[in-house]
Amino acid sequence: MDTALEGASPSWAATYRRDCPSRTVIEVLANKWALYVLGALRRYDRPMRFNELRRLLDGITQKMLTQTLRALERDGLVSRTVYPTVPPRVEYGLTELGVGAGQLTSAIAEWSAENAQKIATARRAFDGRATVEPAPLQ
Amino acid sequence: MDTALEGASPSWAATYRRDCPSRTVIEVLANKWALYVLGALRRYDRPMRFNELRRLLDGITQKMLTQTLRALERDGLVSRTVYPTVPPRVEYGLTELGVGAGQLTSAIAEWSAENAQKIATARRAFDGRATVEPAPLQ
DNA sequence: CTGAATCCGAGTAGATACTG
DNA sequence: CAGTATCTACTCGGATTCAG
Repeated sequence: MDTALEGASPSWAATYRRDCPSRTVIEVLANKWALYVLGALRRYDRPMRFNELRRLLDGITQKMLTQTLRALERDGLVSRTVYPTVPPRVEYGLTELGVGAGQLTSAIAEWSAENAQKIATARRAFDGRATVEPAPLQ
Repeated sequence: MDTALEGASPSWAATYRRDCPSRTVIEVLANKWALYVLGALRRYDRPMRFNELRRLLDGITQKMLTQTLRALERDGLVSRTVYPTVPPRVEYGLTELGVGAGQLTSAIAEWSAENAQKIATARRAFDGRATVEPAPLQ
C-alpha cells in the first residue's frame, strides 16, 4: 500500500486538487461549445467570421457563441480582429496557444466520430439492461 | 473562394451538425468531471474504488461522481465491478474504449497544467484592458 | 462503503428585441 | 454583420438524508 510513500502522490495528482491552476483552464475547455469552436478553427486552419462560425456550429445561439469566444479570447487562445468596414467584419483566429489547444480538442472530435457507433451500441446495451427489471412507466 | 465547391464541406464538418452522432459522445466528454475521471483512471492505470476516486478528485460530490461514472459506464468507457463483500467494494476501470478516451483527456489535463501560467497571464491582461475604462467598482 | 433520493439555489441557455 | 440587453425556463450541481 505504499505506506512509506503515503504522503507522496504522483506529481500530476495535483491536477485534481481544487486549487490547482490547471483546473481553471480545464473548466474552460471542458465545454461543448469551446471544444467545437477551437476544433473548427483548427481544422479550417484560418480565421473565421462570427456568422460563419455560427452557421457551422449548428444549434449554437448568438449568445453562446459570443460568450464562448470571449472566454477563449480572455484565455489567449483566440484572437479577435476587427476590420473597421461597414458592415463590420470581425475575424476570430487561433493564437499560437490556441493551436495547441485546438489540436487536442479536434482530436476529441475525431475520436468521437470514429467511435460513435461503438458507443451507441454500448448505450443501447446498457439501457436495455437497465430497463429489464423496472416498470415501463415514464 | 471555392465557388465551384460551395456545397461541398469537408467531411468532418458533419461533426458540427446538430444531428451528428459524434455530438452525443462529445457532450459526455466535454464535462469537467468526466475529463477528470477518465484522466485519473488512465494515469493511475488501474481500477479504482469509489471513495478513492472521490478523495482524489477534490471537490466532487458523491452525486456527481456517481452520475459521471454512470454516464461513462453507459457509454462503454468505464467498467464497474462489484465485489460482494461486506462492506461492499466496487471498482471502476477503463475499458479498451475508455483507454483511448483517457489518453485524450489526460492530454488535455497535461496541456492545461503546462500552460496554466501563460493563460493566467493572458487573463490578467484581458481583465486589465477590460477594466481600464469602466468604474473601478466591484 | 457505495450508493439512491430529495430539496433547493445559482447559474446557464434559449428566445426575443434592439443597436452601431 | 456583429454584437448587447433582457427575460424567463430550466437544468445542473451542491448539501443533506437515508438505505443496502
